Amino acid sequence: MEDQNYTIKDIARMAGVSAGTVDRVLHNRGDVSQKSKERVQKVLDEINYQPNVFAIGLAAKKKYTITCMIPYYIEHDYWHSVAIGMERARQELRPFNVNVDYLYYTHGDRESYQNACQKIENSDTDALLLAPNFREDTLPMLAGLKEKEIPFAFIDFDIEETEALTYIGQDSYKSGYIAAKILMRNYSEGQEIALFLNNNKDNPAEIQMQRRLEGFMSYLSEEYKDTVTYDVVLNKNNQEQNDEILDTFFQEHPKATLGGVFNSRVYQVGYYLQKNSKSMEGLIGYDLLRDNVELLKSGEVTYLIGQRPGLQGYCGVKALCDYIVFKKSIEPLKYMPIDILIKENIDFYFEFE
Amino acid sequence: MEDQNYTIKDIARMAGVSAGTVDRVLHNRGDVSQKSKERVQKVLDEINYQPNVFAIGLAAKKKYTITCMIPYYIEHDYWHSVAIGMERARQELRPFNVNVDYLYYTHGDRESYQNACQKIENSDTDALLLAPNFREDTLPMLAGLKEKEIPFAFIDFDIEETEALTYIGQDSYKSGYIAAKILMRNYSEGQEIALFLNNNKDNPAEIQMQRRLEGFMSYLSEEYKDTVTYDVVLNKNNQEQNDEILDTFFQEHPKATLGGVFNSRVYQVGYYLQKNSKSMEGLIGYDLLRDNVELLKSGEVTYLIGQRPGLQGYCGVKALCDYIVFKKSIEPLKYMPIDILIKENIDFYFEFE
DNA sequence: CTGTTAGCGCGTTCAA
DNA sequence: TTGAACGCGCTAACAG
Repeated sequence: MEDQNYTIKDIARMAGVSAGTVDRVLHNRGDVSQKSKERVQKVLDEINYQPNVFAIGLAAKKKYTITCMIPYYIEHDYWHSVAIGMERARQELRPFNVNVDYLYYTHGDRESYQNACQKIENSDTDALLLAPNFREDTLPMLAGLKEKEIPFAFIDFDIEETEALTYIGQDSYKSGYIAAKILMRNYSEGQEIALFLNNNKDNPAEIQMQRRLEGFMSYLSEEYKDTVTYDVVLNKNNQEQNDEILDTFFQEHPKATLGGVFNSRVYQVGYYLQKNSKSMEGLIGYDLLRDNVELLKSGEVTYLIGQRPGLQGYCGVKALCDYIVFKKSIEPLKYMPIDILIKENIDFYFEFE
Repeated sequence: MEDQNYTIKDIARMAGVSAGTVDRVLHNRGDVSQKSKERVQKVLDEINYQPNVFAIGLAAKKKYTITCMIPYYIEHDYWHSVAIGMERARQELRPFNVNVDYLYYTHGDRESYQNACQKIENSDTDALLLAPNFREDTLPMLAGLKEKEIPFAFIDFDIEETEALTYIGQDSYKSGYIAAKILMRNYSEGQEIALFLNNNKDNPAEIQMQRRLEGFMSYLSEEYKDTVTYDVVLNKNNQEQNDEILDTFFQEHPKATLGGVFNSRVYQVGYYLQKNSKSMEGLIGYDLLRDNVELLKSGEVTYLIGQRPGLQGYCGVKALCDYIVFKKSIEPLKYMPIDILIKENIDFYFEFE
């Protein structure tokens, strides 16, 4: 790799033209004679011209807007982490005249989601980073974007047939498989397994949960064919009712001492255990929400699986920027690491340098 | 956080002075009257001035050199990963007129290390990132740097009483503790444990190994007090001899079916097992060398613990740059995450975005 | 079609 | 002690 730094002036001199002409062929913005073009191109082919990013940054006039459409969040929940990563990217890209806007919707609320989609269609954003919710509303909105040649990317959940620029997220099936494998290290003869689920059909979060569950069950069927499992359906928001459900469940199934929660709300089970001074032999959940982490540290939760939400947001914004601003090519699929967290390594964990 | 971008001119106008004066107080390079200083400071306190990095980059004349002193490496070994991270930082910082130089020594070779230290003392580098080897040679060299007010930082291994700018690496004790904890998930009654060690005294790598071992034993003494352990001393480079040692060991101790390797050469044990179609119930090692990863995938190795070597190199260079170029303050200690890798999540693992 | 030029924001002279 | 002015490399507008 050449370390010599050529400037446009150098090139102009070498090609016997002016800087303006060099700039024109570099960005092929027309009005250059064939002769000039060839002479400049010849020089460019010989040297390894690397434009000075600072000069570009200083001189750039065009402003870009990248819109991030994600669910409303509260502190310490999953989407908060995602937003932190986006915000980080925003700070980093601000000097490049890249603006990152947020557009929120209420997770699982159809009307709110449609509303946000509508806003996107009416906006003049240059790119969209989307955590999708309702498929039927997403598809037409994206079709609209495609017509306007506005690129978009998914995070967290993928809708495959949409020609998104890229998908950034975890392989849910694999992460379910891994969840089973590490949970079953704690297995001893006769134990039964509780699968904690919830019942929000038609929601991408639900689909993701299903994939995790499939992965989980696939490991069980490979290695623990005859182990008994129970589905325990919990509510998203009603902890009181959940406590009752759990009470009943554990009374009826004293041997169910291993458990997995396939959404990010393992704290629902964890707090129940804590309140009732109970414990399971092994309880695994997803995502490093503050409550989950607390329960991991205090022992009610045995494992957490992390999916780097912040990095998802960060990489998503950066990928779109690389595409629209720096004209780089983008990998169409970026799987996040599947992090295994336990009480002892959680304190060392971080997503960013 | 204010999004308004103020320039030096803005500040000058607001403070009723000229741009030059603002620049002088910003970089406190004297010759400013108390009055002017106060007026500028007042404005600075009110707004959130963020200098335009591009303009800085364009205008900067001074060149910086950061020297990285690390062991020679071959492809796919530990130090290769470290170097990749450094190289990444080098690329990123080049536009800032920051140059990253490498200075290699032969790991464990006193003369070679002394030689490198000598070169550092004679050089005119602006900062040193050091993977230390021999303590007695390191201390005087660093004393020399301190005199010249050249900052230095450690990666991988810390020498605590040297007033380094920062240490970046893993908590070895904790990572040993974690190794024991996850390995012992595989424990069943009557199993014994092989501790694979090597005998290079006086080497920091050895000290690190000892710390990991201490952490490991500490977990055992907490939870598995009566479990039998054996020390198995292997050679660094002589695989044939190791094979013999292992043959003898496993013949004499058929119940030793759990094992831990506390340096990065778990492949020595793994390949032995593979060649002899043997397997252990659980074998844990450190670092994602290619051979180690292969053996993790093929099953001879059960767990690998990662310590983000590339991130260490990257963060080390960036920290020094932040300090000498951007005058930021640096955290004196940066522990890396303790990553737990198994066959199933290794493919999703990466250190950088 | 092509060369020239005025900034972009900051660091660094150089005069005053 | 201060202000004014130049240049870093590039973009874009303008004059020819």
